[in-house]
Amino acid sequence: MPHDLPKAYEPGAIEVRWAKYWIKEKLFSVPTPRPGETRPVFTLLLPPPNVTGRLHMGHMLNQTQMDIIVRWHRMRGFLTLWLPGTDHAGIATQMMVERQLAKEGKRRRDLGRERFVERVWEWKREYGGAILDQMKRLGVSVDWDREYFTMDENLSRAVREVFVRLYEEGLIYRGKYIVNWCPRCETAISDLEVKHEEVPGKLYEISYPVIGSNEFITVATTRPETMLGDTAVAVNEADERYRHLRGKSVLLPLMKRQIPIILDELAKPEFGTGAVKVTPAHDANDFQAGLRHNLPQIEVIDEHARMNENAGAYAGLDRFAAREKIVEDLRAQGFLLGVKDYVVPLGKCDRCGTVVEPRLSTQWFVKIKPLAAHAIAAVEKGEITIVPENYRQIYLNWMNNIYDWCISRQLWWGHRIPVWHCRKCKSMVVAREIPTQCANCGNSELQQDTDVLDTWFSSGLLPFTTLGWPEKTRDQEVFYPTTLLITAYEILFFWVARMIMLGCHFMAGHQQDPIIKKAGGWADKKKDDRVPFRHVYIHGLVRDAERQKMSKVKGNVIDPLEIIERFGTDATRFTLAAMAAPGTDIAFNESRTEGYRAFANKIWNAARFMFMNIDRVGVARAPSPASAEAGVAGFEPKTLEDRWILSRFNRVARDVASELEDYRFHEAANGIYDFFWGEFCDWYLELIKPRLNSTVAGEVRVACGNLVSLFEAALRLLHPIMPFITEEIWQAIYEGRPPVRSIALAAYPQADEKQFNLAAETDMAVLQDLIVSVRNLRAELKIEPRIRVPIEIYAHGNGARALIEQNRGAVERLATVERLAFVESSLAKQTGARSTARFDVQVVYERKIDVEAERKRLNKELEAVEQEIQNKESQLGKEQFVSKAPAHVVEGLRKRLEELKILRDKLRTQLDESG
RNA sequence: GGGCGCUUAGCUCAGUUGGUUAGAGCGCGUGCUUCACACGCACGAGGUCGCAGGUUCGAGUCCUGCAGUGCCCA
Repeated sequence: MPHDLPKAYEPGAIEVRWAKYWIKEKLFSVPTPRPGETRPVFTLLLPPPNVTGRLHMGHMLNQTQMDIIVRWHRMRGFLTLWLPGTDHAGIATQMMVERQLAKEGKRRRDLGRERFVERVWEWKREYGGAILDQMKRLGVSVDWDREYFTMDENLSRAVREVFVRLYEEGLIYRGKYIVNWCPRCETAISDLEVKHEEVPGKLYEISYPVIGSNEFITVATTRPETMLGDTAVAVNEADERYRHLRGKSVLLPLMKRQIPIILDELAKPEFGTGAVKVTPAHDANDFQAGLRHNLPQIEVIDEHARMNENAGAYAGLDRFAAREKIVEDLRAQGFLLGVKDYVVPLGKCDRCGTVVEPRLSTQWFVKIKPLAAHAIAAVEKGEITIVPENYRQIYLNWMNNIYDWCISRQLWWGHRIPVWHCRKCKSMVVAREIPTQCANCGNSELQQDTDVLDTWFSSGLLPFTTLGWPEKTRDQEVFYPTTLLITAYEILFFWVARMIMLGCHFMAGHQQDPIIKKAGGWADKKKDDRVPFRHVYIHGLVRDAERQKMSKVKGNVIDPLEIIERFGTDATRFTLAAMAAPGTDIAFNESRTEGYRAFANKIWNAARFMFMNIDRVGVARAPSPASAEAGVAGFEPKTLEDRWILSRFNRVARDVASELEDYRFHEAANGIYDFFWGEFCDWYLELIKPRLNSTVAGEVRVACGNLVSLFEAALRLLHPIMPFITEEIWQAIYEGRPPVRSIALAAYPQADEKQFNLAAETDMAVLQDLIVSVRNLRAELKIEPRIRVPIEIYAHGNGARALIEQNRGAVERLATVERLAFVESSLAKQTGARSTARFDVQVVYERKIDVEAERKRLNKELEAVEQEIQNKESQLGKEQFVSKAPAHVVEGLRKRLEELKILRDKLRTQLDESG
């Protein structure tokens, strides 16, 4: 059974099985802890994917990193809560259902609001779980019992509560302003939802005749259609060219409307003619200028981006068609002075790509400065740590230049604004629950505001609303502030900044359970418990192998599920972890994943080797209560390789801990990889083979036991990065009777410094050096792999001699040596000997070494060594260096220099002798 | 226009606060069906760290300029 592992590693079946097991067993569910809980707590909120979403590489990276950190904390004994959920994604979801309706030949308005919203819920129930199902396949260790959806009743109630409170505090207002309007989505969108780009276009120069004179004023515009709504022409006060026209008016061409010439800073003398048209209803800057000069606001473009009844002869035309017609008419009437090629800045809707129309409309806004103040302070004072650090400055810059936030959307799907308008007196009732009458006039005919809230308004509340807010709950005491947020740079402003603002505001005065806070090590690091999270880690983008941003248009999207299908989740996770250096994007390269699948296969086969031996030997394997222990359980170091591997394991465990602490996923992954493959498999397993086959019963038992306990610990070390293969092998070790239900609940290996063994590590290095030297000589002499050859060794000093003597068997076996003999004088004179500072070695073989090639190699090496000696000597010769550099650096240099000199002398001798 | 980043082996990328000999994976060359693994084993080749200055006892790492390249904001 478990010990009959198939010969090749097949991730598919293993992964599906364990992913289901973890969910069925509710391994990651965290009930509300009772008072008296003393464990440290780790809380993480999953950035909620859109209900419309499908898993892409960005999610995969994001979730891999979160799962690594989460599993790592859980294994270290933290009470670990990872909260999953989805976002209702207003515009995206509405679009999805509208598209569905379109196939039936229907439109949203045909159904009416109520039936449409019901339709969206149906859609959500049917398809909205797709991405969560995909996450389940990934095996991410979230608490599925706490899954939320931003439109759930409790979260919706919290949204209303927040709106009402902010309104009551004067932080929400309603007003008519220029907003970014998407004519396709038929809604206002926030500044952040507009993507700016520059496209080739035209600059039109139009002459406006000055009334009561023969002069013209020429203005330039990229959007001539807006001229129909012009209500002034502005010139700069400092501009002498227009001094004589002050107080005069111009006649607006095509509309034959008289509009004033005003003095305003909007006009920059150095730009074009220095005069600009002013269209307060269709341009944000003009809007402000209009307010300064009390100009009328004439709207000429409607919500569908068509010219309206104020546009005279152009009414009913689409804005772009109107532009052509207007240019044509201006030309015909002699007002068009010129058309130039020009790079036009364009704002496009982030969601659908339609050119955004700045539009005057009544919207709801959050007064942001007061909220931003705390959010800035929280980061400045270090209450929230942003990693990598350069994002901290980006965040602060943005926060310091923030504008009020337009929160209303003209959609049907979302949290409806909790405001009711009285039909009679037109006053507003802002209320948590549906009001029965107007607070002003008592009339009962009330109509709820038709707008819904920006989706980010509700997701900005999640760190506390998912923990029961506005109720004061035990969950909040324990789990708030959440410990960490891991997310992509793209939503730093959309989401992270808003969570910080709203969290700081609504959780003011909150205090985390002091015992838990202290246990988590935060007590003396962070004072403020109102923040939504203590750390923010921003990861990079996943790009394609050519470093191009993935996009559907380019067709270079890599589907993580397809990669998983081919290489396994573990290998895919490992790839992302190993490439995720903080602050850099990932150019996803399939060949890397292929390599990490090979790594998994390597582990798999090492496990097969282990099982083969314990089954053959029949020793009791499972290191008794292994998993309760944080280190390697029951390991009895008897030999050099035992002491060495134990030391190495502990060092790697120590390194991994500090690397994960700093979100240096790539270093942790690479460290474990090198240990598992390069040290454990390549050397340790090879070195213990004779002991495993020993005829001495006790020796076999110890070797086997050591192998199992080390392997078991190494699996725990790797588990957060490769959860599936480690679970599979770990469970097999315990033959269905594991000490805990899953390796995910076992203890993470903690470094024990007492098991560091520098002597064993240096000795091992000498031995490895010797073995590699002999192999190298064999290769150069072209000795057939199976032929065992005698070697001669001259050891420098008794220590080196004793070391080699004691490990003679290992050298003979791993270097395919027939007989190892010591000689009493240096072999440096022998052509074809290899030398290090600790030993000389040569292979005794009748075939002659290729003298030419050997001399070439020696010369090259000698050159390098001499160069290095020269560098070191000049370095050490400087009094400045010796006095200023740290002692260990100087000492290290001296030691190295000595070795280099020995090596140089040997190389010279060899060259002399060979020539 | 403002800001940020990148340039290290053929390719894709590491290289935390400046410190001893710049690393990995893939690829490449040679040899090997060695009884865990050919998704493997052994050995090897390959880099004036974009260019030019500067600071320092010491620079891939810090500063300035230049060139190329990518992103964000207005």
